[in-house]
Amino acid sequence: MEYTVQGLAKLAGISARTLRYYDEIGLLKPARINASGYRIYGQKEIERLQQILFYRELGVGLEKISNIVGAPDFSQVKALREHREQLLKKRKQLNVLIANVDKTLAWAEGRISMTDKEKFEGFKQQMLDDNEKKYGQEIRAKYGDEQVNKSYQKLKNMTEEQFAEVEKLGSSVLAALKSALATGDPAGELAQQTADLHRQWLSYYWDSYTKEAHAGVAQMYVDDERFTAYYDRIQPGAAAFLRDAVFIYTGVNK
Amino acid sequence: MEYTVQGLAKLAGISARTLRYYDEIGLLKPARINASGYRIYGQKEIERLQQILFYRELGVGLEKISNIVGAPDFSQVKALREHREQLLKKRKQLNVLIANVDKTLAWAEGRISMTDKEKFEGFKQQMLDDNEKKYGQEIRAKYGDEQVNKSYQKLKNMTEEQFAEVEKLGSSVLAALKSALATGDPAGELAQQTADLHRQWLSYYWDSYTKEAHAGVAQMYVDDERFTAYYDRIQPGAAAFLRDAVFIYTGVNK
DNA sequence: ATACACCTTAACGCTGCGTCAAGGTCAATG
DNA sequence: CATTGACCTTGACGCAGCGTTAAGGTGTAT
Repeated sequence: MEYTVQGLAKLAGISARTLRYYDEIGLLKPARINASGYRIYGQKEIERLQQILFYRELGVGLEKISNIVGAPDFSQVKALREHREQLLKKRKQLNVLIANVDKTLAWAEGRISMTDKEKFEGFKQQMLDDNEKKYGQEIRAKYGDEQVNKSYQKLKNMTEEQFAEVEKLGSSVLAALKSALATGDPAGELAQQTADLHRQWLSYYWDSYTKEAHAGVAQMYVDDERFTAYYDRIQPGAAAFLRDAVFIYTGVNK
Repeated sequence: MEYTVQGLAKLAGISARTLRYYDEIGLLKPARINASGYRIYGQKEIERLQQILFYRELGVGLEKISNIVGAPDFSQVKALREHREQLLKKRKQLNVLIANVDKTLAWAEGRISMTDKEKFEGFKQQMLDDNEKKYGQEIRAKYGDEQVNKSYQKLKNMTEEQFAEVEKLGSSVLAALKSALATGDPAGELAQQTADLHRQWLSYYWDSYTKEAHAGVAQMYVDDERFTAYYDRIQPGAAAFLRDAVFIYTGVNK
């Protein structure tokens, strides 16, 4: 198929002026000029224009594009794979921006707090990849992705009052655990009260509470040394004691 | 928190020059100027800048932004909801672009064919909404979404040779059906051969063949008047006959 | 007191087109 | 066959949104 300027322009969703400009700067020359001086574009030009638009969409300057697609060793397939990768990156960034809007909305309605830094998340390009690579992996691998990640987010978004209340609840869990430990009975009333406090505390972090998840976290307190260390400060074996109490409390036994 | 130009610039991921320019054109004035003439930005300015960047990301001109966020009845929450919607639209467009890359890759490797128009899908903004609204609904509602839609896609992407072969298979189905109809026996050999040809024909459209899906389509030939009309051209009751034959062929009976 | 990282205003330059202006081409129409 | 209307051409100016350079003041740590 052959196209005049406006034909190709309409096809590609750009202006005729843009095509003339691309001709002028040598980025995209028509296949030929007809007897009346009209620009006529053919199949090759269509493919080249597609490449140009992909690069443009990704924010590459026209001169750089010219160098890239004009290079003698330019590979369309290779370029397309590159485009794919870059577009996926862009989509990721868009998702961050959307999350930002949601968060800002929640903040504007007073439901959560928000740092200045968070208010600009998603606007800056790049850099996030590195963070993702550096930290993302180990942290998520250990914690089990989704749930823990979400908890952390929710924690970051609390208002100060909420945060204070959580802190209070957290320390009362520790206090109750201390008393319960003295009895030595994870099924006893004190231990069960501790488990209940622990449930309340967790509910601040989670959207939905389930017995299974609660028991899962209790088990993690024993499996993950960071948590174990935290609870065992009170007394060695405290983490295991809390886990036993929660298992009994929830009725879940793994 | 208070920020100098560079402080805010780093926070927001923009340049100090940009902030000075925004001051110059009255888009974002600092909260105050200190004794040495430094620009100092406060909390309000941060929120305003966030709004500005959202609009900018969506391609709105600076002057228009100025009018919007400077309007006396400007509502942050309302704006955020708008942003959300626009960003979702943008993400949709990005998805189209990514699909385009994938398709172009398949095309470049000779696996499918591709029209010129398809090569520019996703570059043009807008308009797709209307198409979606106008056609999408009725068509999908009737046909059962996914499967039919996918089939259509696959059909569009075939090379010419493939297409020719499919056409040939399709007409041989009709021919076989005609002969089979003469026997009047959907369980007979001719009818079963027809069902087998029909299976082969379907396999060109589907990624994975299952007896159930095959039988489902056969039933649709009776239920949907467009298909019924198509087959009944041969002879009234042809669609029902084909369905019966396919039911026997697949061993599925609904 | 000097070095260094900030800040200021002022000015010019660049990209990627949009937007006239002034004119030729082409097919259908009265 | 002349006119109309939708195309095409080159040429030129204009504009947004900054980047960049220049020439200089500020703040504080050594």
